[in-house]
Amino acid sequence: MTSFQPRSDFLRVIIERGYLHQCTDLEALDKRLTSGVVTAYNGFDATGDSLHIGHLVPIMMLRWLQKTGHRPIALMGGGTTKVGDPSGKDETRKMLSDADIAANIASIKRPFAKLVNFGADDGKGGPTDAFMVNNADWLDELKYIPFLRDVGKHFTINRMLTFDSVKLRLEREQPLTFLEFNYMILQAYDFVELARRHNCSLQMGGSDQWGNIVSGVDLGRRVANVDLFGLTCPLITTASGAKMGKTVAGAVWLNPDRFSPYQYYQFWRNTEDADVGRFLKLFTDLPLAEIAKLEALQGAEINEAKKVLALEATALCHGREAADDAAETARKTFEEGVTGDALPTVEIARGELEGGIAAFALFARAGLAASNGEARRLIKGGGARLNDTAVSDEAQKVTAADATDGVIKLSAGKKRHALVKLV
RNA sequence: GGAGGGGUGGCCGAGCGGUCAAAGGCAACAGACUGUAAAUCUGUCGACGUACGUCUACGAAGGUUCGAAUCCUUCCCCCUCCA
Repeated sequence: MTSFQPRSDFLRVIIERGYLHQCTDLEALDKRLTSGVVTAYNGFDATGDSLHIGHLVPIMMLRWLQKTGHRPIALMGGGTTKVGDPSGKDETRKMLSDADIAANIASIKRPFAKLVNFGADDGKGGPTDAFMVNNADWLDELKYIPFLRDVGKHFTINRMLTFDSVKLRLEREQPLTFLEFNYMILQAYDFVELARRHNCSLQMGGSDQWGNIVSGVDLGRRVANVDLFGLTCPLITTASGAKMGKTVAGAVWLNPDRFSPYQYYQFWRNTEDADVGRFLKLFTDLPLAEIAKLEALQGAEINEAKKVLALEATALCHGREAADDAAETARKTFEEGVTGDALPTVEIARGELEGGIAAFALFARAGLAASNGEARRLIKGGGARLNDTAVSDEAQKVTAADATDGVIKLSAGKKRHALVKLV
């Protein structure tokens, strides 16, 4: 695959930027891409109300697809969500109602729409307008016996057992339910359905989806006599081998109400040195030549590259204005030691501060500690600061006199800051 | 349906009547060193109270006991083997 020289813009970009892991037929896909608009899709789970940065690579692939003149579809797994994924080992995940799923999809779409240009939902917009579809639209209607007869007959257990997802589970002697076993069939069917409805001919996804994607390609040839393509991206981990996207606050969400643009900016700003170049290629639109320059920076200078990464990645997801704002706040906070206004903020009534609030309680209120006890430990450990002065006594009273212009700055460690605003 | 083995803190995993808020590891947070990096070292890591302490927690509900994560009963769930 490395020796292959694509003629299509899409594949060239995908390969150069490190999104390509495997493809069912690179040369044929390349040909298809150079002979007209190709419709491609990526599936997303609709169990939550926000996607997180783990979904960002697939979204970026859809973005590039669109930028290079093709049409992206975001497939929301509303139908499969309703079945409930049985792999969680404790309680079976709660079943979501249609209303919940619809709300989730609407919420997910907001940041998504910043990255990919959506047209009308009915797919009747411009030729490369993206649109979202919900697989509940067809999975809900399926009738078991006809489905088995028309689709099920094309799957042999023999072959299904050879897929990694299945094989690994069996080898480890972990249970695999019949339901999970059917996921690949449903996903294969989704692909064929999209091919029929929207002339979709390419499915993309994470490398763990390879088996399911290939099944869809096969099924398309058998039941619809169409040539479909599959393409996967590698699982992105940090240079130290960790899965991406875990922080104090949990996952790095794409929705700003879950994870503010400033926090998002900070997440990227704190990227490990070794990841900067790779992430610039994957998570920004910057030209490769520019990235090469940034990547070449040595020592502390690499921080400049991280700032660019953070700014550009934030701009893609939250808009240029929010990104500039976040960058400015970060600059003030970390370089000038002044207070930036995009820091996380809590409001407290002036009257409440009259008698003073114990420092530990205030840290907990501001969200810098999960409990009073944690706040106390933070202070005891010397990690807490009030207006940039270390707090030595956990019970120290904080009053309105500590505010400058009605604002008190709290810090937990060097990187986490919050503002208390008097109202 | 029969026989056996399990369910412990965010995860993995020890404990098997008191000394258990529960070893050890991972993850996480803070400190030191740095560059808002990595690695390393140190500390912290259920809630509430300044603290001796109180409460909640070892699948669920009962019980035995001065005392239970540990014993008994019932129930739920998982695994292995047999039918």
